[in-house]
Amino acid sequence: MKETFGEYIKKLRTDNGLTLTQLAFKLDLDSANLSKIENGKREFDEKRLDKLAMAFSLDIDKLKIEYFGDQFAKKMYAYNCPSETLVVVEEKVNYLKTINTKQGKIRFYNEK
Amino acid sequence: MKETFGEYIKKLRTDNGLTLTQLAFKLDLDSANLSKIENGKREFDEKRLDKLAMAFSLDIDKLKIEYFGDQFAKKMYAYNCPSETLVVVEEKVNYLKTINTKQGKIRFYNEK
DNA sequence: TTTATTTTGTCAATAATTGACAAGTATAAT
DNA sequence: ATTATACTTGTCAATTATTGACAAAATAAA
Repeated sequence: MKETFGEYIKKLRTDNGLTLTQLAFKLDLDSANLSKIENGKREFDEKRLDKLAMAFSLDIDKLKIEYFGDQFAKKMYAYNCPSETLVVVEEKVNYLKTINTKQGKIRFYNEK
Repeated sequence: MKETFGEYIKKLRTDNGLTLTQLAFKLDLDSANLSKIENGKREFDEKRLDKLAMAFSLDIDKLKIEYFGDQFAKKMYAYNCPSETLVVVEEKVNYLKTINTKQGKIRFYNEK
């Protein structure tokens, strides 16, 4: 059974014997806000994923899977999205890859 | 090959012979901003999904698939998420369902 | 109880999104 | 070429959302 991202962080933190204050410091965060994050009252900011990976020597890709997995799941749940959505996501990611690889130039979707 | 959500709307609109102004009116939107949406320069707001479904007699679930599929795909692409992310999403959606169904009471993840 | 830790509430500051309008380009018709 | 219609782009104030920070309350450990 997969936990939420907040629960994931909390487990990492306690397993490593850190207090909120200690981990918050490593993440450049207020401990009160980290508490909210762990309890799902606030979002973890993706710009801190690197610091989190550093703090626990985690593979950044594994972390992305947890983090974005959580984000998407919360939306899917909140809006009652059909599970076919995920199939379409895969197709669309491929589509984005192809339209942004024309002539070897990598371009972002929204870039001018 | 799956298109973006903007391209999807544009196709719907032109296939049905509507101008930007006409569709924008139905969606309670400025035509200039609808143009940006179709061209991926702005986001379509999820609160207008219902109106869009109405405008073209579409199944709301099919629309959600397109819309959220697009949202997630753009993020996955932008942040180079591993494709395993989608597997985790499915697990996490199930997790959210179970933790929010305790004692028959439906609760949102962030609800107090 | 005292101390450390965690949780919750609040709010100003910052950032992101939106609506609106003007000005521009493009195309087609006359 | 002129007019008309459709579409695109730029800008910006206003709204809305997110964040950082601090105080205070609750919980747990000593």
